[in-house]
Amino acid sequence: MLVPVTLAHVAQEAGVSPSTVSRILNGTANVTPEKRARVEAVIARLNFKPNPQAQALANGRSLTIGVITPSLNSTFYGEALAGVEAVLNDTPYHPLVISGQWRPEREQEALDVLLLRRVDAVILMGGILDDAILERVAQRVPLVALGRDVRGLSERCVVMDNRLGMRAIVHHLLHLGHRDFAFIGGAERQQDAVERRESAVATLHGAGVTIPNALLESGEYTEDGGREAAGRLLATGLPFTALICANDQMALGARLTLYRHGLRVPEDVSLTGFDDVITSSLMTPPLTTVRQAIYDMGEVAARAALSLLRGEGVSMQVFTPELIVRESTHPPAGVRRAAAPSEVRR
Amino acid sequence: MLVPVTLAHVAQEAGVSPSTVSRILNGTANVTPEKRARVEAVIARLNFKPNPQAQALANGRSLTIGVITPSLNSTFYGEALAGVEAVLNDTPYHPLVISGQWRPEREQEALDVLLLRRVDAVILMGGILDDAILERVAQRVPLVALGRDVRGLSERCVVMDNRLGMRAIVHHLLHLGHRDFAFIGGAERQQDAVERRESAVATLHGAGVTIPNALLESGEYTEDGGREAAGRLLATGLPFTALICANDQMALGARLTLYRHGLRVPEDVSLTGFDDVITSSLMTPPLTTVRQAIYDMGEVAARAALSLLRGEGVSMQVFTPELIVRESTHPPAGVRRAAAPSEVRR
DNA sequence: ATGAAAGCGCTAACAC
DNA sequence: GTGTTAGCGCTTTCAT
Repeated sequence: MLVPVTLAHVAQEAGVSPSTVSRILNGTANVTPEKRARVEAVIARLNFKPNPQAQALANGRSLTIGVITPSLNSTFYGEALAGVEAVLNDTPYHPLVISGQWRPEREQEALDVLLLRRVDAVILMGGILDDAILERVAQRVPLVALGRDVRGLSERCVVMDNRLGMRAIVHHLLHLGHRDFAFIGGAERQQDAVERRESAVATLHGAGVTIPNALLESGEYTEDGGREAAGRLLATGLPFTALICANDQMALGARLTLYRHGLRVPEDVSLTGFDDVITSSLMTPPLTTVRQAIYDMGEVAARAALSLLRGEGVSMQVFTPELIVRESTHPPAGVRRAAAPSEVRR
Repeated sequence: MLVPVTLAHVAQEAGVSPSTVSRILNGTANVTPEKRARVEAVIARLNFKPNPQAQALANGRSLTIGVITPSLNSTFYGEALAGVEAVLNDTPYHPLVISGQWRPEREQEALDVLLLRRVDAVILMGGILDDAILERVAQRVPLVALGRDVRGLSERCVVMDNRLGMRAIVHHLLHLGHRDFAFIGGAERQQDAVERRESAVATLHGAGVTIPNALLESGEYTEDGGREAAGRLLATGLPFTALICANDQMALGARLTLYRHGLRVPEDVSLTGFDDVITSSLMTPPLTTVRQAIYDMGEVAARAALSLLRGEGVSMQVFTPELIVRESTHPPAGVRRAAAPSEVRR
């Protein structure tokens, strides 16, 4: 394998023309069984593998699927990536992953690189690039989005119902008897952050509860974002017995701030997250949250990309969130807990 | 950009031959300033970008660096990946990431794919592939390893001094007054797991302390691994005031088990980790651990790969671990804490 | 200094 | 069915 064996070698060795070998490789045409056997024997003996770059140049497909993830070191998107990889593993395709860092320029660059490298399809996770741009890209290359709904491309989007999930959380807390809420949302340039906040506020409103503006905080979808936002909430001096965070990472950060202020979870404050990343079940106490089947969403996105590639259609996938009740939520002090309907405990 | 513009277009438009354009692109030879200017203008106007696949086919370099990571959804290796990506960002190279899942066959496959795709260099993170295999691969393509020391390839390995780090942890605990230890190590097929365990045992031994065999547990380097191992430790009924874990993820899992058993950290049990992943500073209580500058290691690995690519040499990089004392460690009950020398608190 | 021409390894349209 | 012949888009001798 020091001098890589080429298709031409195989052809010569088997006494056939290069095209025949190519045909056998691609199943492009019928070949006499005996010739096929002969060629396949040589391929096996020489351990020949076609050069993907040459194939790409010749037939325009690179066997590569571009993936844009907001961040390579994110538990959440890491799971999705793993799902994508698992699906592509059974195919000749490989993912080419680039991170966008939640910055439009970086995302644009990532997209440019992927197109330049002639990826056969693109999977976009999250991100904040304009819908209009994406729509344009989608005309050049099969595109599927994960975790965001692109206007005009809805049937290519793998999303979860954020509103439904947040509603479940809020109902759970209301059921426990909470009336004094605080909320930490994500940066509102991201669609899901908006949806989660709106849903929380609306659901509470429906129950006759209003969150004071000062207790409606937001920040980056990160541990630090949550930590800092929680600090600002406590600084207001306003009372609350339940703190709703727009994702688990923020909840993790907020939990540290509560700890620093000597507030116990759940005795003093009930805390909730969103996503159910792996660490959430390991927090002390384990976090009540809403599960996004993010690994599965990655798988679905990859399958959708493959379908588009084959020219088949795909249909929108909306994942239903699942409320996961753990120990970070309790009735507020002085309230006896009433069993909530249809909740899952793990 | 619908019909991609090629080098030939540029040549024609500028009234020169393709070779001239190529030369300008690669700085391969001298070209009259005026011609160069003319061509560059056309390149800019047409927004021409050379097709990487064609370049790869023609000159044998793919501008791609293969990265094998044990897992795409790992906080630890995710950080390293981010470091690699950050460095490559300023170069024409791009990472092609494949995960090995801690399984030799998968790693081997990943390696095969990368070589087939003609990556210009390979960065191997962790992994359990035989040193012999890697040595062979290293003859075909520039290879650098991260987080493991490959026999015969030491100068291409970016590692941290595991023994030193573990020694710091143990000394810290000894200093606090602990005498009754338990230990949870990683799977010993991994080098660093062996080093960390040996160092812990040896350092304790040096202080006249022995861990009973039953309190010397091990498991996968994961949250679940730590959770389960801690369960087995507690099941022995043997007393211990300090629990040393071979990495942060295990410590996180162990922490949950302690919580479940009603044991407080650090009042009842002091707990330590290794790596200082992001979540460790957010645990309740924040975890005492040893910092691996894993992001930096990723950067260094990427730079080393680039150096090898240019035919320059590289030299071994050993990172020095840094003890990070947080709130998960305390003197054991009844012992007054003595200030430990040279420790960092954050 | 620059153009012509021959590949890089493969695929595909075209003959036979 | 199968071989011949052009490319795919770029690089790189080899001339001039």
